[in-house]
Amino acid sequence: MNVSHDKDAALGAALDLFWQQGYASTSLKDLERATGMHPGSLYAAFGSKAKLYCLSLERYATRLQTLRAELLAKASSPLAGLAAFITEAHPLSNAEAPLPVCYLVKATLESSHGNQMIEEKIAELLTKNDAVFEDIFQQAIDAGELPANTAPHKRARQLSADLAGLCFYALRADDPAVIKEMVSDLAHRLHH
Amino acid sequence: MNVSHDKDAALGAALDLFWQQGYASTSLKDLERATGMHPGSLYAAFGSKAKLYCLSLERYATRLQTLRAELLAKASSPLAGLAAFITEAHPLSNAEAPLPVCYLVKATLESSHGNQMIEEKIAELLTKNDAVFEDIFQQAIDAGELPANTAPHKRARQLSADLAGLCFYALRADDPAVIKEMVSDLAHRLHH
DNA sequence: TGGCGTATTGAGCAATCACTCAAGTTACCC
DNA sequence: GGGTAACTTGAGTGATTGCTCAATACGCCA
Repeated sequence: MNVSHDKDAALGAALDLFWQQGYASTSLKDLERATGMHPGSLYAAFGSKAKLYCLSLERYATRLQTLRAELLAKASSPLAGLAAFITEAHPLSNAEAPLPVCYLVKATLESSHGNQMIEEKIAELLTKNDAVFEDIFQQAIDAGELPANTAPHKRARQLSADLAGLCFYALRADDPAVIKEMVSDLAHRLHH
Repeated sequence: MNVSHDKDAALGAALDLFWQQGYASTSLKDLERATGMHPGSLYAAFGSKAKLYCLSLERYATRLQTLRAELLAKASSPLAGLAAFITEAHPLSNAEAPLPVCYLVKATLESSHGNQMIEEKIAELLTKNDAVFEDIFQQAIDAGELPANTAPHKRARQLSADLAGLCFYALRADDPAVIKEMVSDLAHRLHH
């Protein structure tokens, strides 16, 4: 009795598992259970555990970027779009997904995976993300939302760190209202 | 040829290893190499890998608290002491130790260790840390350094998140000057 | 020096790890 | 229905995991 598998759904399930448990403490047995695929199929489809992880990181980053682009297009200004992104970017996976970039933050801090491919992939995605932030801040300057002497690079860097801090706090806080308040504070801080 | 072991030095070596590699991807073979102890001795001294990890967390938190108390005692005011703590709390282990609470942040974000004892220990240490921050902010209010309507609890929470964000950024940034600047910015923000 | 209790040793345990591949099943075209 | 290419299967690979314990070495007092 064979089961035909949906590679995309399996990747989504893997993302959720890696998100919850981290890379090192997610075993192939776990992945088999979550994806419904047997080891052979998993390796035929994805190559290795590390490649599957990289794919999940990439898929997350892509979804994040898509959502960000949508919200920016809808928004009345660059900073308004960025604020919407920060406050509304929750449902990016099936798992509890507290905040944007949260998956990447966890991946970064899970420590030297001992795997160069993974570390390069994470660095690449984060760098790309910072560049997008910087671009948005530049647009805000051009639109007169921020003073002309604002350093967009520095602002992007700070936002990246602030989001990571929020992600950290969200993971340990019991009260979702607290997180909501912190997220809202951060969104307001965008306008200086 | 037996070797008599220094439990304290071994704990320090374990701390550095766990810090660099994380809990899940540090094996007992790694710990044997780093501490110079054989498995039997390790278990006689520490009980288990998880207990050793908890001990390392506790030791880190204790050192952090000691350093903080020293800097506060030397400082001219509560906020000045806090600023000194943020900018000078680097050399807390033999390993590269970019920032205060960094080890705890990494431990938190390494994801559900699947071990209740570890998660409770981390939560306990972070809660204790937040309480100390809150206490310092309260002292700053009492001393007139901050307006009377400041919410020390909220400020403590924000500082905790900010430090975590910095810790995250420090781990991916290549340029130490950038981190220094961000640390200095955070220290200045303390005064509102 | 002999004897005793504590500390140290490291081979080895069962379990699990990431991963492979020969055998079996299916889908599809003629 | 027969042939074939592609996919699925899961038992099994050797390596590694966290951990144990009988055997050995040691410090110390008589």
